[in-house]
Amino acid sequence: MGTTTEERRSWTQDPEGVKRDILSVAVSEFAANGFSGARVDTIASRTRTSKRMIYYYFGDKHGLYTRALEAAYLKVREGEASLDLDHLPPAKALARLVAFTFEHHRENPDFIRMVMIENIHNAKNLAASQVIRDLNVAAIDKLADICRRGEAEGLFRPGLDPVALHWQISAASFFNVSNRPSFSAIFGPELYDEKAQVCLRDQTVEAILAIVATSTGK
Amino acid sequence: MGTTTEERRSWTQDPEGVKRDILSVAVSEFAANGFSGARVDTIASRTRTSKRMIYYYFGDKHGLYTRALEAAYLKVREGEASLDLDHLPPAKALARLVAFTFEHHRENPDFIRMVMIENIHNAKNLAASQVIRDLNVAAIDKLADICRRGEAEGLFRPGLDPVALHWQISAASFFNVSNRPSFSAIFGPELYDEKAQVCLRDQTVEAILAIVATSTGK
Amino acid sequence: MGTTTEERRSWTQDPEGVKRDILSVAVSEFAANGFSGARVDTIASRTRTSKRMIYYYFGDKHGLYTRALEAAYLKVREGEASLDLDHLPPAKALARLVAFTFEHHRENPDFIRMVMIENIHNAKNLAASQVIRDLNVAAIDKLADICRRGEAEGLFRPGLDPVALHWQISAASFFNVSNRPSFSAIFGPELYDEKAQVCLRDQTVEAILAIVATSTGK
Amino acid sequence: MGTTTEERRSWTQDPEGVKRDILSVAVSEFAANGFSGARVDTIASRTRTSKRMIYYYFGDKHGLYTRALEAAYLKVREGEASLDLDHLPPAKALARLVAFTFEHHRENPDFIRMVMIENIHNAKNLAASQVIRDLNVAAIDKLADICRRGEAEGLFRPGLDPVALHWQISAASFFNVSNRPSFSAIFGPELYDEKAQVCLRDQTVEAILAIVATSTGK
DNA sequence: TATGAATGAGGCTTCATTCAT
DNA sequence: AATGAATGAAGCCTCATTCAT
Repeated sequence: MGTTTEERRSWTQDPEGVKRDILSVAVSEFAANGFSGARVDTIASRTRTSKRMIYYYFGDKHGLYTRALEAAYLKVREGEASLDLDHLPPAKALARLVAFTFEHHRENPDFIRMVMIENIHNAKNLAASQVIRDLNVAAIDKLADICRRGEAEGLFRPGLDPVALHWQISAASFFNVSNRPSFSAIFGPELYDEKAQVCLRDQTVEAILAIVATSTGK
Repeated sequence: MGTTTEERRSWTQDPEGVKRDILSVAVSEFAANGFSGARVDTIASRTRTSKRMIYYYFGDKHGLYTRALEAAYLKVREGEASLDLDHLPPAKALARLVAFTFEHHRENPDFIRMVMIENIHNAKNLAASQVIRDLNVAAIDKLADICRRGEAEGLFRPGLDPVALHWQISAASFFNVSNRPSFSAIFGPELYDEKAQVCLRDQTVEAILAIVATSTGK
Repeated sequence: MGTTTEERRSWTQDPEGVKRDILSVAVSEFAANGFSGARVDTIASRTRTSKRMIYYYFGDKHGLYTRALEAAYLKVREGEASLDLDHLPPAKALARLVAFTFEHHRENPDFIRMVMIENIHNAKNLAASQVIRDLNVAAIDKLADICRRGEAEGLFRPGLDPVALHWQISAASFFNVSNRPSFSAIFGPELYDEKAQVCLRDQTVEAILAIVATSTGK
Repeated sequence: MGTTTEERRSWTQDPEGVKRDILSVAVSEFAANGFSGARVDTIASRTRTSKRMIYYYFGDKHGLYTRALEAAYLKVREGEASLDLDHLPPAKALARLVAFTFEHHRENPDFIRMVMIENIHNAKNLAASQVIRDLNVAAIDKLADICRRGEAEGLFRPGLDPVALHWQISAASFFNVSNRPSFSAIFGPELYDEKAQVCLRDQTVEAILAIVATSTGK
């Protein structure tokens, strides 16, 4: 169940494997239930080792949570790294970045939920993690580069704030996943059909492009 | 804190007052700590009655949570009711609706957090509450009316989906509040300065207007 | 539900009716759940008055229990009073008394259960109730009379102890009802079919008659 | 009290010993107070471990009760196993079985009380326990064998139902213990003097023998 | 490196009962 | 004679965590 055959092969005397196993279960449990809602017992039982090992490797529940949060970030940023935009013209690059982010978030709901949970806790642990901060700054760099190129070519309005743009892209992409349950509960599940999701994604791309466009286009 | 002078006057034999008092504390505690993180004891101690009364009126922790969720919705939708858009031309009305929603969400962080928490729990309780569903459908009606008027005047592109539009407006307004802690932790608190918030709001208004605009404007 | 139309007619200003109503519900609840298992709230809710009235009339849960126990005894002994054995010859009278007791117990399972519960509590309340002791002594008198007549006629062995005989009659009649659930659970419900019950009753009558018979019959 | 010297020796890291200790206290407490009347705290305090261990090993109060019920049955049936009747002629064997059962029940009042309590709860838990059903069926076998032998020798009337006979034996033996408090309360404690108990036992043996005897003896 | 047994602290909930009218 | 609101005490149970090996 969720463990690859490689993981299953053998594990005694494989500390790193044990740790990875625990972390992957932990991410899933914390993402599903929040920090207080998650149970150390449940995490342990879904693991191939015992509860004692969690304390052996991670100290306490909070230590496990912190490491699970980092693990979730690392995994998701790995996926982002594959995106190469340098060879595309600015508008195309931006459109692709937005579409990619939208899809990428959809594919990583556990990551989204970890961030939701962090926000419930006022991002206390996230703020404490240098690892995570570094990862995000890298994400902004990509966007800043596109802006610079677009401005240089006179296609984008001058003075764009990459962080504000990131905010706008994130808002749509994040909300789409984070609030799916409430939105579906209230308005029905149709908005999450594949077709409707493509519309929302295109709508979002369009909105972002409108923001960066020089006002003459208006 | 949050109790009106009328509520403070006297309370023995004032069931409704007691209930309101409990609910208002409950919203604040659940919003701050989530369902599992909130403590019935803590809620009780911040109340002018005892823990026993919580069970007397709400049955159990979950019953209290459900009612607190409804209370949060009711309060926030009351605020929305004050917005009158019928006398404005469609684009102006839409711009105002977006700006209002953006501000309104900022002013009701506890409500936002309750919805976040609900989403962590897959909106199970929200789905079960007819009260909440009704409130939201009403919110869509306002938007549908603006769309219809805009389309009739040839200012908006035909075939707009009010729910998709609501999604876009909510995404920005909700995310702005829900992810403030993580965003601030990573990029610094500047984006939440009053000035920067106005920029984000305007940017959002602009993006929404771009979406509804007839494609000739492109 | 279980309330006669007469009881339903009107009740304000009818203290005795209210008390009877409460007691009848109390017997049923205590019989079903034992003293600790019974809930004052449940009793109240099955009553046509409120919980407050229980305390008004019976002081506390224990007071109610005591009165319910007495009520159960009174009701069951009323039934017994109808039995007239004086005109029958001793053996016939005894046979009839046994058969009657057997049936009477079957028809009053709540009474049996009240006695079971009392025994769990070491008959503390029963011992304290003069009412109940008097009722039982009266029951013995009937039996003693039969014994005396049987002995006088040389049909019964001399020196019979009416209490020991009562014990034997009660054992079968009581056990038949009190242990029906466990017996059925283990050996199946067949022993409680009407036909099988008649056999058990006859078997019991026969056993009792054998006990009192003069040893010459052996 | 009730713990063997072996159990007393040492207990850390002795799960089976701990479980046995808890169960023995639990039987005594449940037998004394019924399910609702028993207190987990009280049980724990009479144990050499803590309340927490009860939940560790038995899950909850109900789980403990179920296991205590089984433990009571197992213990009592163990005692019965020692009875060897095969070498006795049928009537003697039956007489001995009855007398033995009578005494055995007297010596195991906690077991009797557990069964009483189960009957108050409609034998719900007893019905669910395969362990207990098996034990009882074994008890019937012994009786069936005696009947078969008695019938074969023409000493017992044909067509005897072992279950009905078991019912009759149980009735007297069980009632003698279960209703001792109420009987003593009403008729005084004399019937439970050793001498009177022997009389009752003999009376019961006689009654059972009379039931199985061929009617020619009448 | 690994583990089954054990646990203190604190969580949620229920109960019989009383208060004020 | 009657009642809805209110409550302290105590119940059962769960949680993260540590001990002994």
